[in-house]
Amino acid sequence: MANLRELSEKLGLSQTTISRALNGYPEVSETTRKRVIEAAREHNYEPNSSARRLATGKARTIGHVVPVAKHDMINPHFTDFIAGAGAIYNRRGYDMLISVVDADKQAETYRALRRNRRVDGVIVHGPVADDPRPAMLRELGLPFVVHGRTLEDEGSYCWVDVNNRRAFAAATRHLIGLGHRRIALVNGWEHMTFAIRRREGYEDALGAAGLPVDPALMATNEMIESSGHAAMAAFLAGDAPPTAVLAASVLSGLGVLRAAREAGLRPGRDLSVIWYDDCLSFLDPESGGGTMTVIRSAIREAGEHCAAMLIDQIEGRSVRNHLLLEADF
Amino acid sequence: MANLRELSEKLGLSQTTISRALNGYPEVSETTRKRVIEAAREHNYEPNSSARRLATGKARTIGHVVPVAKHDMINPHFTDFIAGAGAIYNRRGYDMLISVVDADKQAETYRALRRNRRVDGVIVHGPVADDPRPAMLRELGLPFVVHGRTLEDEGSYCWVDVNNRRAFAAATRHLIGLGHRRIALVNGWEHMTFAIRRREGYEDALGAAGLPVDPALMATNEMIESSGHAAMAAFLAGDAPPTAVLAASVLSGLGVLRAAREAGLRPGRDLSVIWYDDCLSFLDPESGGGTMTVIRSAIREAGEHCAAMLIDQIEGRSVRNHLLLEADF
DNA sequence: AAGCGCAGTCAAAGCGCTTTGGCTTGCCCG
DNA sequence: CGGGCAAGCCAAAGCGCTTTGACTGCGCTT
Repeated sequence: MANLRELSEKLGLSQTTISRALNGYPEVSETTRKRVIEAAREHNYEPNSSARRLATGKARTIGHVVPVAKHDMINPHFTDFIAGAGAIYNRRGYDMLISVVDADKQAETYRALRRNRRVDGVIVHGPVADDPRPAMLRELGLPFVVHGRTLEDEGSYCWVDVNNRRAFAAATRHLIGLGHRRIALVNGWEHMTFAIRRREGYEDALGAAGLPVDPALMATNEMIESSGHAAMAAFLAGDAPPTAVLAASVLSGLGVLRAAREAGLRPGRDLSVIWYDDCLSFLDPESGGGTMTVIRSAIREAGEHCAAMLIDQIEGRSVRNHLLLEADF
Repeated sequence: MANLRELSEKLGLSQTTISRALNGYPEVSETTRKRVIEAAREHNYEPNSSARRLATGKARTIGHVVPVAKHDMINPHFTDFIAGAGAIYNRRGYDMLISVVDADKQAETYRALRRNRRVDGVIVHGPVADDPRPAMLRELGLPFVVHGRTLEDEGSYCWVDVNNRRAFAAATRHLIGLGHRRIALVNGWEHMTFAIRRREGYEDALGAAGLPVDPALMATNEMIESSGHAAMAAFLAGDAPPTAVLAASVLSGLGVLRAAREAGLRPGRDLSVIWYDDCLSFLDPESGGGTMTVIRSAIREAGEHCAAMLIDQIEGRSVRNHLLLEADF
């Protein structure tokens, strides 16, 4: 609870020396350093973070701007991502600042974070097709890492993404290999780039096998249980229902299963289901009854990578500037 | 991007006047104020937050310490809570600082937050039976609001909780009213106070109806799908399986349904299920197939209340110091 | 013996804001 | 016409840290 001045008086040393001793500068003798560290602990001293920030000009804080539409949800994957990123911040002495804002106030929020220097950098969540944020942040001079990536321009900034296209192509090929010819895709919103890439992968594989891409077998919606249910119900009401389904998340996958069961289908026998599981830690792959295949990707790890890359960048020792993770299949 | 000094030079006014004009103090004339505000916008001026914090001694930041065991999860409800709290912070000009820490480092984290004055107050998540945190925080002099409450001592600090006991008693009574005599409880971990209170409610209702409390019909575990599944599977393997189940969350409820179906039971006919739904926004009550009753409580609202109460307390205009929300049934 | 470099320390100048305590005006009232 | 009182503005003193630049001994070289 003491401050630097009090501690310096108590020790009969200048504030300079104490500051240097505590921050590991080489100009202080080891005996003095020991003495200082000891006294600091004893008097419960810890530098006031605002004062330090002001003096150094570094915020030692990373911002996460989380857009939320009025009664909309925050993506449940967010929790896992945060857990991963948070662990890294902790280890490297950074704080995590989260701004939950209306989707249309995002730009203003970034600008404000920059103007009042509250953060040293930001993580960009949920990139969409024509995302203005990378350009904007570059212009603001605010370091950032994108979780995912935009469609164009991906060489020009830092990102961490999963190879969604390849994962969905592989899953589709797998289903084709099992003899399926009518394979449905229950996708997330297709303004999100990850969803676009998943669809591309799906279409790639269909095309390569000479199968048609049938819009009647493709749904795009929020990745929640009820969307999966609605999509599957619609497929089943059509005149040529699918024999296999590729779902973009565990949650929509669960909805698909529910609709299938309601229609009297036995998943695993009458219907093949593959879903993409971001390792939602509260749902395990058995949730569907163990009847379906799963693509897995560790979102927590993605959070760790994003955090580490951003800090490296901020501290000026960046090595790689993007990372493409492969999903397990 | 300008700072106060530059702006004052540009305007030919003292820094004092500008600061006062911008912060709404009455000592400046309205014409000057207008001029200042205009110039501030024009030059993109926003006070440096570290400098302001240092000068005022207020952090304008609320901390959330989120414990995570090694490969453990963050409770999915957390996302919704954060969304609610975040909205309030935003509106009232506060920042949200999240520390993801090992469960056993919590105390140290609170102390550090206090020592270096990074936050004005904290939200305490997931109180357990003999929770040391309220006493500790009081001792540290760090304002706090508990989401939930401890078992003892609840008059002595601020909290926001749901009336879990009453909700579970009501649900149990409802099942008894339907003629059920063997009612199982699939609870969360019973070192958490919310789980303890739920069990109490369940036991209250059984007792009032003269029914025995049978340990063979009670499970306690993490509230995830697989736990619900395991619990139900165990019940069904016993010699007198339940005819009704009360599940502490949507997720465990889903697991219960899966196990029931695997055993050939038809939920809604052979088995009644009620689950407690914290309005997880990515799972709607239909998820189980619409065959079960639901208790609902809006966790996002709880987040809003916690945030608002904490800020009121920090700013010294507290009115109520706790809030017991009722769940919808 | 003078000069030099080096290790160890310090005083003081910021960092950019808020806030205290004056200091001018101009106006009203006795 | 002078004293009092707001209204409006300002200079300067912090807030608690980091960092620059300078200073002191001391042991070594030349």
